[in-house]
Amino acid sequence: MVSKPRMEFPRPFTTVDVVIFSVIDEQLQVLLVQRPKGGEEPFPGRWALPGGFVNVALDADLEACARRKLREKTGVESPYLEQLGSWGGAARDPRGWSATHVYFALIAGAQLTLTKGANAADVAWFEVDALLAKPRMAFDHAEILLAAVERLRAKVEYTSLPAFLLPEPFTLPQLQRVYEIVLGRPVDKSGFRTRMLAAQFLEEAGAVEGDSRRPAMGYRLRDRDSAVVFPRTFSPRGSPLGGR
Amino acid sequence: MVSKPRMEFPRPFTTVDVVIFSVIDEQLQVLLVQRPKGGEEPFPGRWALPGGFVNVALDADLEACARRKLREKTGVESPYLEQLGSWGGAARDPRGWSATHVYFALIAGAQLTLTKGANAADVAWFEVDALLAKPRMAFDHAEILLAAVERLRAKVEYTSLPAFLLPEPFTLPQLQRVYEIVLGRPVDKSGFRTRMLAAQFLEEAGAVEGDSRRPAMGYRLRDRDSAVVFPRTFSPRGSPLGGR
DNA sequence: CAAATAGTGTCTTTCAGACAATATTGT
DNA sequence: ACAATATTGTCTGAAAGACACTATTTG
Repeated sequence: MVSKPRMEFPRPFTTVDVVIFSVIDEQLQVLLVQRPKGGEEPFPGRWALPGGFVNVALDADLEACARRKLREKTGVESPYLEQLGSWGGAARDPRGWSATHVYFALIAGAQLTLTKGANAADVAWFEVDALLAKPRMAFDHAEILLAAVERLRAKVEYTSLPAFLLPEPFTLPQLQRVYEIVLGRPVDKSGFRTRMLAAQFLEEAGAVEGDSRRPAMGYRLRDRDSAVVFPRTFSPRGSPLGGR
Repeated sequence: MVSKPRMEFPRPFTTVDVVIFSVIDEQLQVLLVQRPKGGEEPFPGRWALPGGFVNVALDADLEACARRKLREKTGVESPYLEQLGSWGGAARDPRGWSATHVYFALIAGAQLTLTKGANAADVAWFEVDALLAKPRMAFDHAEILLAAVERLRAKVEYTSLPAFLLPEPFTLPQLQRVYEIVLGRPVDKSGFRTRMLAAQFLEEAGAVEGDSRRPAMGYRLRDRDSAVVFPRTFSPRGSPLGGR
């Protein structure tokens, strides 16, 4: 008779990784961490998504763990954070059967100056499309990054996600620019404004400020905790399916 | 010097659960398993999602594990299977820090007769809305079920998912009925047909058969591995947002 | 031939996309 | 005033929703 049922079978190890996106220099970028070169660590010197083992003592749940990783690497406290999915199997980590829970985060470009908060040298931003073209990442992180980018681009077609990539307050032209950067194509000005304002997720940040000649109305998110879903996708005349 | 880096910290345990949906008796139902009553098992006698620990020896990866659980409980080999997300934390299982990877599956109503394939008495179908109204499930499975139902209902608005809930070949009126059952509201016949046929995911299963007075064209899925995404949601005139 | 359901057609409204016009500010 | 960009307006076409109509089969 045992006090607990037999729990002595081998357990996979559990990690959490975070795909942290931001728009810097007019490009969609991802934060990566370089793996230690010496020691017995797998993929020495390779770049990887920030993440690591769940700490049973520190982390109340998976999301808390993701927030901890994010805080440690960027100093950012309250980003947009969404679960992306999980990847697990015998082959993805040479140390054994592992499963990782992946989150993706959107943070504002301005906040990156804080990046050097905790660590520093081994952290860097990478332009997403360049990374995807020549994937040399640790573990199965290239696959995970691809899934994250696809999810992001898909959701940008019909949600307000890009608003989380800008520091507040932001103007509608700035927001439009972010949409165009992430989507990789121009967006009609008039339709864009109609859509954003109709969706009711913005509130005027009173004053205006200048990013160009004429100042524009500043806006702020009504709710920083969740994105808004539009009734239809952005879709240039020709494209048959929106692609969600 | 150790051959491997220190991996001796406490690991959470890893499980996989599957939310198996089907339409039976004109209702959306979900398959649950009753937890053993004796022994030291948590939640004795409660109903739970089928699932359990990842078997490092048997399961190549998470999806394989999910398919194994599904096969063991239903005998179904190739359902529609999609990852739903993961839930993990210190509090969800009395035995300790645990993380579960959840999949959701759609199987055709006719296949359920095979249900008694492997196990039997401790497995049963439950009408989804009744379950959600009075959740008495083990672990955090009520929360997980809710998430699964929300995901399903949301995707039914703009994908061909309901086709996986019918045995082939099926007719368009039958398919429409499934949409109506899952969505909980009537759908216009004309628009429905236009949409389904325009989406190109069906192929005529030659002959016809009868479910009512007049026989109808039978259809089969062109691709049983993935669902099709429609450009817009079903949306009755009034509703402002589709809700994805 | 009547009942019942499969399948088609038509009208209206909505709304995204395209593009043009106007407004506002710094220099 | 001019340049540059913010902001608004108009037109058009595509497609969804509503609803009526036709077709086909069984009993």
